[in-house]
Amino acid sequence: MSDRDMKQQQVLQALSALANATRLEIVRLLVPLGEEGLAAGRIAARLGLSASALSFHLSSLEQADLLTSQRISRQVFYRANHARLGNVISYLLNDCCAAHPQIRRCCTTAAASND
Amino acid sequence: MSDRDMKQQQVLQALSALANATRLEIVRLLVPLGEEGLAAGRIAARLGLSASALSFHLSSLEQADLLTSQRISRQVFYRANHARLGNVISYLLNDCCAAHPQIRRCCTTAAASND
DNA sequence: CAGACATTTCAATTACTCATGAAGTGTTGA
DNA sequence: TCAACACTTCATGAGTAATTGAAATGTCTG
Repeated sequence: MSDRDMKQQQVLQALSALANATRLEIVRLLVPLGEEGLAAGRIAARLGLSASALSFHLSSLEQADLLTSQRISRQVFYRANHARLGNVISYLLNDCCAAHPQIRRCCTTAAASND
Repeated sequence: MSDRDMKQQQVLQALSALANATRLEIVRLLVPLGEEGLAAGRIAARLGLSASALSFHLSSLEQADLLTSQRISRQVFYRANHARLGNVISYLLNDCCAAHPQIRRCCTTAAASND
């Protein structure tokens, strides 16, 4: 498997993980918390999810390397993997979209001009 | 439905569309062609897809507003919707990831620093 | 060690996605 | 108008994703 295919494979897994309302919310919640992270139970409470539903989605995100987890006593803290998120966005912009000027413009201006 | 939810809904549909190797290839192929676009048959030949398989994926991308189509006599030309692609990337970067510095860095440097 | 707590795993069900080939639609040229 | 062309739609089936509740795992406290 070529380097490029491997990279694409990882990006596809990340996109699949992000292509779900619940998981996108999880990422939105965790990104601003940075290294602090948040315990699974807290995430579940914040988003109104059952423990097992949450666990299902967290593992999907962790498999895609978009989150990391760390057990601290009874709780498991989850953190966003900012580097990986950056990679995914960068792939879309640079590899997939060839850094097309019109597409790139959206990401360099603070608020994207829509439609 | 709030403005924000509608936007997220559209982004989710776009992410679902992009989270597939075949469809990502289609986008990669069409982005650099710009307004010129490419006839469905040509896309199929380029990517080695059956007509019906291609049509299935094209309609998924068109539903997500990532492509536009135009019939010209017998052929149907497909073009990438650069504005929408930019919106999606921008959403990931700005709305979802709160323009986190570490994530943003990946998109402002030409080649993203990986891992 | 027993019980509570925090989370994950499992099993069963339902729903969706994708591939395939056959049939259908619209368009052109003989 | 008939046949070929360029696509799309439909029907079927296989595989994968998501939801639910119950059981299992690991951890702390009394």
